[in-house]
Amino acid sequence: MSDNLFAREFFKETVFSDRNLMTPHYTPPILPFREKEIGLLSKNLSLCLRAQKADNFFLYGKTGTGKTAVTRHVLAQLNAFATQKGLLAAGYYINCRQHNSKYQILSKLIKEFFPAENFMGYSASFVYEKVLDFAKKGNQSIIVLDEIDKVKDVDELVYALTRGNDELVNGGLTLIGISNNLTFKDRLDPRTKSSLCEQEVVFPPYNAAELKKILQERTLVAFKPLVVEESAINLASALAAQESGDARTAILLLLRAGDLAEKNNSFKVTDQEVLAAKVRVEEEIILDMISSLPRQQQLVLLAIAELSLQSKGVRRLGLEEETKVLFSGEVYEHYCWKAKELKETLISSRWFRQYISELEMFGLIHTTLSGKGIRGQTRLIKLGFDASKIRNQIEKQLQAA
DNA sequence: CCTCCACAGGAAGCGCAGGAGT
DNA sequence: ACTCCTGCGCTTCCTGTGGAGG
Repeated sequence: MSDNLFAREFFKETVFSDRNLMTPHYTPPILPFREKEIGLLSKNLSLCLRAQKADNFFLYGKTGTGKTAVTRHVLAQLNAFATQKGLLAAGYYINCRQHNSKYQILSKLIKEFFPAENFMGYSASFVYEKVLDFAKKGNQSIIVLDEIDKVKDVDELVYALTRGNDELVNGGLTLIGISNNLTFKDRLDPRTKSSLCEQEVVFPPYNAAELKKILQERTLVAFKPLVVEESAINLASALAAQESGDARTAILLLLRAGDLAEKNNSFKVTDQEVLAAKVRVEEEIILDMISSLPRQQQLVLLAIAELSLQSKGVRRLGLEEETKVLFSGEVYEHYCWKAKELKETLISSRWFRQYISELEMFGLIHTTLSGKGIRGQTRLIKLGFDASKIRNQIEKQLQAA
């Protein structure tokens, strides 16, 4: 065998028949337990195929409940059918995380509408007119705005698009907004709300039985036969169901479990791999979260981690294993000292408290108000995760900057 | 009982960066 | 290119809370 760098990896035995099918980019052809939602959407959108404007839809539900998958699926079917029959209807998918303003979304649209032309640097009103021009030719366009809560000027965007509709004699624009933020709707202007939410679909979380079915079907196509044990699927779906009912994390759990099985050369995915994968996935999320924190907040967390480690040194003599409880004031002092040492600017104690409560919201620390006992009214702070891991991660971050 | 301590967390305001309007 | 506006991170100031101590 050659000793090319990739030879070993290339010929290595794998547990997957197609690993790509376990990644979030993949939209499965069949979406179990979403027949009702698919039916609602397709029934409504079929109006577009008969050259009529359909109702605007607003879809919401937590991440990994199939909102995006369902919409993409319906859109793909509609586009295929329209092309085949030569109908002037098409769906366009836009992720608003990448295109997060009215102008950006409209320019993205005209690039899709007129792929041959180049529209660099045109004014907002020109772009808007161009969108209407396309509709005036009789086109029925379905515009999917995924993560619509990320758009800065949603009210203006929705207003522009729906009002444009009123001016059109033929052709039309149908909006489908997708959001996982449940409070988003309340932030909208009442007029925007009524025009965007002509129909609403709520995507409920999956329960354990549903997740199990989803995982079973996915492993059938993505894994080699007999690799994944039945009980491993049960465990993964139970874990994901109690966590969030999120299909994405359930699938990610199995993907990582598969990776681990390969790494350990066991080529079997059992409960053990799934449990190990859960720890790893959680760790990934936490370390990721830490690295996205602002610098000063990282310092605050570092101070907590260092203090917890110090106290552990003392307590190692005793039998106590759990992390020590820290006082808010004590942590602030250590933070100031640490920040001075690193020649960082200091934040006020008020903002420090703000950071503390944010860290708690992220689940990185736990705090309780000291009702009884020590120092009157203060917050008792406890680290949520392994102190040395957190410390290492932050120190790596600080050095990188 | 009152006062002090050590903090929690709300309200207002300040400086700044970046986008919109002209 | 210019000012104007707005949102954001943060400070300053303030009121509230509950145990400790005189």
